[in-house]
Amino acid sequence: MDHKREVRVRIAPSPTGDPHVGLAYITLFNYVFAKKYQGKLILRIEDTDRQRFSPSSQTKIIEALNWLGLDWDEGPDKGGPYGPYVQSARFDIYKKYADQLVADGKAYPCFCTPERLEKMRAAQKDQHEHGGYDRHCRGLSPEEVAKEKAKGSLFVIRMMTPTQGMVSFRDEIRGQIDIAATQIDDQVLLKSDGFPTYHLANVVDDHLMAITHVIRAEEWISSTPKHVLLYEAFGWEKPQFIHMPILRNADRSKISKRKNPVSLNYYRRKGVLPQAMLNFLGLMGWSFSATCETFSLTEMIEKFTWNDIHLGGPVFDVTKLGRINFHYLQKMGEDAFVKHMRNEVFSDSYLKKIHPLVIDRMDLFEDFVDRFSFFFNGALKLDLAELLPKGINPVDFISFIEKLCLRVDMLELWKKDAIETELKALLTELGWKAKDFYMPIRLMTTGRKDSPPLVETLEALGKEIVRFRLFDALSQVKTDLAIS
RNA sequence: GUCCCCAUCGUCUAGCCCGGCCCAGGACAUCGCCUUUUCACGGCGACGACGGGGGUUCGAAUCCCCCUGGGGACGCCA
Repeated sequence: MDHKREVRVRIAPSPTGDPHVGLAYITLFNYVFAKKYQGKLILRIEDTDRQRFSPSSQTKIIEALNWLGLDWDEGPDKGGPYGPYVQSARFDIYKKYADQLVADGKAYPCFCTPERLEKMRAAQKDQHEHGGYDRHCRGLSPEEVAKEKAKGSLFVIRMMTPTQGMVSFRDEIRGQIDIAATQIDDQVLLKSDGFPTYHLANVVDDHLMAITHVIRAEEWISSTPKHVLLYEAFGWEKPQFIHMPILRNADRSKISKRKNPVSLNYYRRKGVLPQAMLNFLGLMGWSFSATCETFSLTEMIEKFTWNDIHLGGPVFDVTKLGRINFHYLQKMGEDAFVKHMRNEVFSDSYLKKIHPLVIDRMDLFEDFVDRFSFFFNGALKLDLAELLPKGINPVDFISFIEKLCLRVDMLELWKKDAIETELKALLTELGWKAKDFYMPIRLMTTGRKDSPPLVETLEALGKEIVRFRLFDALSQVKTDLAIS
């Protein structure tokens, strides 16, 4: 590989939710590669989707990556010579480059409504065509464009892609990839709200930030030709592309929160050590040696080569993670152990959070561990027989848990009031008796009938663990029902 | 449906690029035995894979082709 230029790589998370293990995975390989060649790692926040944007997400992402000990050289929190590092703050830049493409005849305004596009896609599906925009607005005359604009019609800017030929690029670990131009449609570059799409923002920023290697997940392979076309339209030098395999669920589909806990905070809360997490992730698609599976970040950097990447999509099966964590636990030593227990497990902030919930429910401190262990546990043992309220039929009950899970997932702000509102809304929707509704939730999340007030307890437990326990309960109930 | 990527034990993988040392090595999980006043830890062992078919070759897990299987993409999401 050519490393004449300083290696500059980036991670580009979008702040749309909880920090994801997939992000940690891709960050790890970017980090290792950057360190290996004394390069720079850049953190860039891709917040161009205003619908899904979540204000707290950026902080959570930074905290999670800090926890893992993966540090970057430039980013929104650190600054750097190529800032700003948040795409919403670069709004005007994208507009400028989009306009330039339009002026050069390499992009054009499109006035198609979402409704028309939806119809078009439906028709394509019926006729089993390959899909993609039908270039309806590509041939619009300047007069027609002016007329539409005068009417105040909303429009997007689309890239003008070739209709024939081949677009090729080289993936550093997969070799040459050729995609027929007919497979590439006229991608939207600038949305009607003026924000860029990933494709535009990503290419523009990677170029302006002098990124040399784009290391991202496999799911991007089919959009890479669009990016290649953009680099060519601008006359810019392309970075090298490396597409890592994607992490999988047990059924081998792309890892998803429906089928796997994917929040890094969940694993942190569970008591996974950051070194163990990195070590485990390093084993996904890469191997240290034929016989040794535990290694430090430094050792990984020393031995790392792209040549050793195994392209089969690894199943994110945490069974082994436990064992690896055990290994790091053994090496911890007395002081580190005490420190970890104090700072992570029994942290001041967590104890303060649960203090009002437990203090009037214990006579002696000896009651604490016995009655409130669920504040520190992971999975709970559920008595399935007592879970189902009398008079509720099992099918409805399952559907209730599913709806509950969904609401928990969607809940961005994990605060008492928000949780309460959410629960009440679901209760109203179901029309159940309050007791039939709250007791199962209490049992599923705390494992006992006599917990402190439910909503406050849920808030203290945190979204990750509540979510996990509900999904766990759901699968247990489903299995139980399938058997009987 | 169209295109693209991928393919070794249940799971993570070594070996593949540069064919013979591989009737395929390690780890996790599972099971058994040993150690042990318990449980763990530890030690030893068992189970367990080259998806199928064609080539090329003296010889293929390794190279080529086809099939099959899995995955991804086809959004004014990233």
